[in-house]
Amino acid sequence: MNQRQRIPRPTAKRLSLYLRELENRARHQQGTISSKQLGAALGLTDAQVRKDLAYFGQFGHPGIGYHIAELVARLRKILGTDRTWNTALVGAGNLGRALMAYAGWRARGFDVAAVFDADADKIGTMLENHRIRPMSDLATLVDERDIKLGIIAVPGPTAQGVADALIDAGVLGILNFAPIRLDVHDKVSVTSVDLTVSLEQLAFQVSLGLTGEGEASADVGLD
Amino acid sequence: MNQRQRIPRPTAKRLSLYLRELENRARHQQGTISSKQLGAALGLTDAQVRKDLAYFGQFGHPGIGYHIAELVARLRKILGTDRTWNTALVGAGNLGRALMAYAGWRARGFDVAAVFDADADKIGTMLENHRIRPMSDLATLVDERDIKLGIIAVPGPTAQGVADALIDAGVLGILNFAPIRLDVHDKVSVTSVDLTVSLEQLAFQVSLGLTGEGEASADVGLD
DNA sequence: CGTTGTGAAATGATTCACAGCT
DNA sequence: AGCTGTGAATCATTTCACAACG
Repeated sequence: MNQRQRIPRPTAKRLSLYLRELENRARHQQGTISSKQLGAALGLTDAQVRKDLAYFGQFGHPGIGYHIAELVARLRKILGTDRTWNTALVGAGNLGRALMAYAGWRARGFDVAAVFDADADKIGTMLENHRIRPMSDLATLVDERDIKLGIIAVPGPTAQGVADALIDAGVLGILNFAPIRLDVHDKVSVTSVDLTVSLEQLAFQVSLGLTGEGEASADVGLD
Repeated sequence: MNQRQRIPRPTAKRLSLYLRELENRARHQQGTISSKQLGAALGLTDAQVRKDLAYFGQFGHPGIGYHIAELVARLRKILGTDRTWNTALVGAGNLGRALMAYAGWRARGFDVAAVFDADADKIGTMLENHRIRPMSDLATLVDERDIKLGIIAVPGPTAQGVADALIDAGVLGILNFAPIRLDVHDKVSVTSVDLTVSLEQLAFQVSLGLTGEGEASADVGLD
């Protein structure tokens, strides 16, 4: 089967996991991998891996498996990380600073192209190599620097306003760290990382003696 | 229906969202809420809300809805946040520091009771009100301070070792921020927050023009 | 023989729709 | 009338199992 088909949400999440595992193996120069091996590394069944990959075409080789370098390239293209995404970070507090320091950024196709904060005391000071800007500069910079994604690292009560401003400025997607559900029109994608939910999820599992893996993520999740 | 039944994973995630919304409304003194109102606030259907809550007993009132204060108390108990969970933070880098500064902690029933790092330069220095300890103190402190949860905020390559140490020391659950799948025996719960997955998820949605809400993370999930 | 891709079956989650309570 | 709790129906995802290929 080929192309335009609905991709199940769980499949979309696993694509990132496949890519990361494959990149690791590519570094240690392995040529091919079977769905069984890839699945085992990630705690998934071989059928699951094959079905996920098959949504995007047929690039396995019966009797052989998947060619790692080829699959990495395909997955990057599918995920959209074969190009660089310029992002705007809003919120230069503790979390914002931790995010700026995160090394994985550029390596994975993302670049923080501007940093904003509402706090007058922070405006003008530097965060890594960026001068912190006032929110009033948002629209101009999003335009000038071809910014496509916004990262919200502000307290809950101000997050919706920031989201509205980002969308007005023209971003296409938002990574939200504030513990609220963002209301956005459906041309814009939102992925949320909710620390509270993760913590309570863990407490719940432990209380329940529910043992075993929990899925979370920065699950990105929920909401 | 009552009690022991399997709780669907998505339901478990939504429990946290219900609790947060209800706590907000309790603050603004509302007495009762219907499944429709609660669902609308979170982007869910009324039936979904009712079904989720019904897994844990019948505490709604036909014709009236749910008594907010009562439901909050019930949810706290269900989630296990009606008590305080002592946690050990491992990793005092940027992320660890951001986590320490996170205000929601104590308010939601969690307390960082000790901080550890492998870096000799950091050991002995203070992070908020905690002296950073060497990993060799882990077992002793977990025992002494009744620590039940571990938070892993170290680079990927060292995370599995930290997880093993935490489990040896006796923690029951781990909140993992390292971008790897932790292998643990099934008496221990793991919830992962994976920034890479969240980012790529967003890029994927945007690329696809897939629009709409994404669920991420803290999805407890995926690990 | 090992391994893929994929229909068909099984399992899981959500939505519908309605009886019954207030 | 308004609203809950819940079986039944629908929809989504995973697992099975196997024909076809290298």
